[in-house]
Amino acid sequence: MAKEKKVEAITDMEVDFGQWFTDVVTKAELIDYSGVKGMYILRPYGYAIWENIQAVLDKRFKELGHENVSMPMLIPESLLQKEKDHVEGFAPECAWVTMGGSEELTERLCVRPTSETLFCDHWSHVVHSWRDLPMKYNQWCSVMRWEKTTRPFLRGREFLWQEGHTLHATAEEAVAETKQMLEVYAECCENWLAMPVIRGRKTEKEKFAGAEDTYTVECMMHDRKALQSGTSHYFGDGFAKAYGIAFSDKENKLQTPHETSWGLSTRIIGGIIMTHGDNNGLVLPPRIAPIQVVVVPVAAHKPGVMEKANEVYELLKKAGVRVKLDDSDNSLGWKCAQWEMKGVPLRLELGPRDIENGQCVCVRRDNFEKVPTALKELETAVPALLDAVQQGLFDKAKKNMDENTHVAQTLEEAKAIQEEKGGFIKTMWCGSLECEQRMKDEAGMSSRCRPYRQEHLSDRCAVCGGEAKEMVIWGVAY
RNA sequence: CGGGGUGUGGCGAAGUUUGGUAUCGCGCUUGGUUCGGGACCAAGAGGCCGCGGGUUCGAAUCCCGCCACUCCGACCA
Repeated sequence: MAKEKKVEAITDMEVDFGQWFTDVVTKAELIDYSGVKGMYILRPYGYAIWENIQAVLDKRFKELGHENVSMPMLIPESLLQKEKDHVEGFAPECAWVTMGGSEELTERLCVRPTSETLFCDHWSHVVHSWRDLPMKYNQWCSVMRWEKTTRPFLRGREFLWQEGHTLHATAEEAVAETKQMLEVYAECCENWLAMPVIRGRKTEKEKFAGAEDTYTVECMMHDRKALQSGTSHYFGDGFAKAYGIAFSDKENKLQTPHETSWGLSTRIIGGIIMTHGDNNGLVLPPRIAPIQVVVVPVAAHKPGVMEKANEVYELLKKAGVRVKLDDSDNSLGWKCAQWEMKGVPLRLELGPRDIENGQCVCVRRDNFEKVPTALKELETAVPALLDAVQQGLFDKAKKNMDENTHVAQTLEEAKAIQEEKGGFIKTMWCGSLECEQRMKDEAGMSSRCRPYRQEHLSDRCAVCGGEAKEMVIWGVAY
């Protein structure tokens, strides 16, 4: 057929991965551009994905004893500057408010790039006794970082996230919190977003400004690049000291508490797209898909079809499935392409022939398998199919990550693998910044993490040949 | 921040070299026929030509400045 495609075509990811991504986010109606560079409009369908992720995390945070709060959006410059490493890390990308109405402010105000300083300042006022600890706070908000290169979801100047901040009496407790929250992110990625992760710690070079230790979950995208999908920091007592937070312990001795923070942003939606998407568009994991099932009536004008479609819709809705009935007058082909583009995990086709046979045809978005299903069994069959799609997506992503993770014994080998295949490269490392920098300069890869799951590949650092301390995973990152 | 590309109804483009008041396809609206993988007929609506200056009788078109998007690189808690 020489006819133009009616649902807007997207670029194949093999042709141009970046363009494919941009096509998907705009044409699946997740994002629209605004008038300001790097600031994006999250459209209803995109925001609904975020709301579903929020629901999962918010519930988990609260189960673990965290409380939601709301901090101001603006930070006085003097407050930001109290912790030296932190301000050095963030100052270059802060946006500043200098005017109030038509008058210049006496002190300029930073639009929060993150809120450690605000939480610390607040705690310095309200924490006095060991009885006040731990403080386990979280806030859902947006933050601003004046990035030079921007991309929808992956790097915006303003983005939505949650930032958890906690304060503990002891270092042990704070470290445990840091690790626990990383695990919450890992489980969210794996169980809800069908994204396999590598859990680990950042190197000294890659850790958060002002942190003593940064933990991360790293995912592999379809183009074999890495995406840091969630991060959790242990601050020690550095911030607490800088901001004058202290408490009296049980022996009435003045102590400095220990702090953590952890965050996950809408960037994860970019991760979902680049992990599961294909050349037909978006593919959403059923557990967070705003629409899990779309009912598409076939030959809807024929007697009984719409009635049956409505029945099925109501049935599934009652069964707790997020279902949509496409009662538009678009052609069947258009509808199929459209819902595939929008990544709906399961399409349920229902036509006169089906009704005659007491069945419908379920089509899986992950592998396009057509599954004839008896209408009587829908209530149980649909949730089972959704689970199968969820598992199918996870397995496919896991396979991609495993097949594209390689071992290198030398820098030359690492460089060759990176150039030929890309992906994650595991090597031994001596722990020096020099070797890490050389890997970056010569092989173009940054350290993604020092995984929890260590393997002993050899006794020698792949870069300098010196004594190896641990295994590092390297990769090209977003 | 450096290099390349782009900006014209909702989307995609033609028109810019040679200045004369905007064209096409899709989408949209209405009516009708269709409908098991991207339908068809007919009649309509819709445009500050990215923004701001300048040149000119006249600017989408020429000149200056700016902005945004996009790709590559640098940077990126």
